[in-house]
Amino acid sequence: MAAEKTGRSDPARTLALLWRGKEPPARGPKPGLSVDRVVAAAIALADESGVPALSMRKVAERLGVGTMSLYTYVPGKDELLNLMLDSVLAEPERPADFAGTWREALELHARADRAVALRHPWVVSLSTPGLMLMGPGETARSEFAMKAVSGIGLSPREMVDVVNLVDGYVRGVAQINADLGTATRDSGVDYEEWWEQATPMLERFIQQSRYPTLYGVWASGAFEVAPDEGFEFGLARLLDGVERLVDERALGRQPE
Amino acid sequence: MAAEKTGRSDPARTLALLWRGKEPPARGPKPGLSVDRVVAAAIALADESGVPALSMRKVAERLGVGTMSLYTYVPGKDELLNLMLDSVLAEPERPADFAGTWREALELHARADRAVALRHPWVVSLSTPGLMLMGPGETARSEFAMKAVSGIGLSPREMVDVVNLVDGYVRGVAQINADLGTATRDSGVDYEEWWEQATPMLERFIQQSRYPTLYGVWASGAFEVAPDEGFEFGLARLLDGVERLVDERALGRQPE
DNA sequence: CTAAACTGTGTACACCGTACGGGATTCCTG
DNA sequence: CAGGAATCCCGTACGGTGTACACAGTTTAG
Repeated sequence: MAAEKTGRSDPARTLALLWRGKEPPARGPKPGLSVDRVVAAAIALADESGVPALSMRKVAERLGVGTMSLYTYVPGKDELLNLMLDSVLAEPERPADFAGTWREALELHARADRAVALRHPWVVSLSTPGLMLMGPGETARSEFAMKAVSGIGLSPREMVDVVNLVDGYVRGVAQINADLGTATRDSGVDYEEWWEQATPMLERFIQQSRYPTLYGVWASGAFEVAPDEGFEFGLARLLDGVERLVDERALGRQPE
Repeated sequence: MAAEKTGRSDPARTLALLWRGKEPPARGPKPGLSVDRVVAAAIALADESGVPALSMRKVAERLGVGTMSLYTYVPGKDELLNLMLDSVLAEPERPADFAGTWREALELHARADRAVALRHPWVVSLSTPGLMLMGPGETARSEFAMKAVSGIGLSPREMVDVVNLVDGYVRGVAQINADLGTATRDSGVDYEEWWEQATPMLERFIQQSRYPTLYGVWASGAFEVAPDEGFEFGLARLLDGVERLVDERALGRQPE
């Protein structure tokens, strides 16, 4: 399971932190660390052992520093998680002068997010940033996506909805995929071993008679493929649907 | 933020628990509780205060019982979270004799999951059940969805992918929506108050010059609507895309 | 030189999940 | 009916967590 909190109290403080909008202090000793170093250490730790194993003490230990020193740079664990999230969201490159069609741009956007989710499986278990936590990473994402769907006849409202459609899909399937990975990891049994142990139980409960369709699909082996392959398929269908809307708008008609 | 673990070690044990596949004990005192009562109490607690505030001690207290008594019915917190998830997934009714088109069936399926996510915002912060944790709720969901897309010319593999497309979308947007709600709640400030505090900061960092498209959409007010309205829009586009595939298959052609 | 601002951190507290062991209760067997 | 076995209930305890707080050390402004 996975569920932590995000978005602590003070919005202004969190935003300032996300944008590193704090001028260096005039007086006092030179800081031995930085927000970025703390965030980077936390990300590395999460990549290695997952978010549940991430603790302030471990981050501090990795940086060779007392636990409480972290609180000089970060107000608390929740804020740190936000910073980690926005940081990895900024990883993929989204060229400002992208020249392709709206569809190609949305594909790039979707694949960029997916790459992040594959590289850092823990991102899907964190809250989405959204408006409330708009850091540089999330803002760059949004700008690119909005530009992709602008100037093709959609209303601002429809632009937002289309982007949410793509973002939601990517996020959802990434979570579905990621859980399978983490589940096998922290249960200590690998996929094949689990399958061996579980099959008799599944056969017992999911009888052919009560769930005929599901059983048929299962028996066909369609569940056994790597779930990753379905991503491009779903994205293509989804963009087909958007394309229909765009075509209709181009002809000056309303959808439906 | 939100991230807990799911899927503890013993698969057979977890499956047996999900399906309540344990005959009542022959000897020993009458159980004062039941798995269902424990799960119900935990769900009520999560609905009220969110998953992060859910602890074994609180669940026990609500049931008027010692903390460790819970472990008679549930092996641990992870398993409890799994049980909670499968339990709420089973809430919406999915008629076995549904008579509509594949599209209507998928809409029902999607809206059922969405209703669960709105009623229990914490579900999106838990891992997806998937194959590894197929309880009665997840199985019923899958059976209905698979039946919806069966017999319309799709391969088993495509059926799985289409269902994953819908499930992924619903899950993704639900998470995007839910986080906004929980963020406002546990930050202690409501949406309007937050907006007031954050706007100057946002104006400062997200300048019109650096993010022109995003800024334009923002200035249009398209972000300020209830995010819920976008759900049906996205679902319609998505199903349009699936429809195109189905139509092409009905004509005996390959897509693309 | 003094004072203010800042960094670094050790200690302490409340809370968490749960291993362990023991007492109470009930049924099956003889 | 006796006794053992199975099962329940749960108090205690341990190692872990996030972080409030007090205080020491460092740097610079005035």
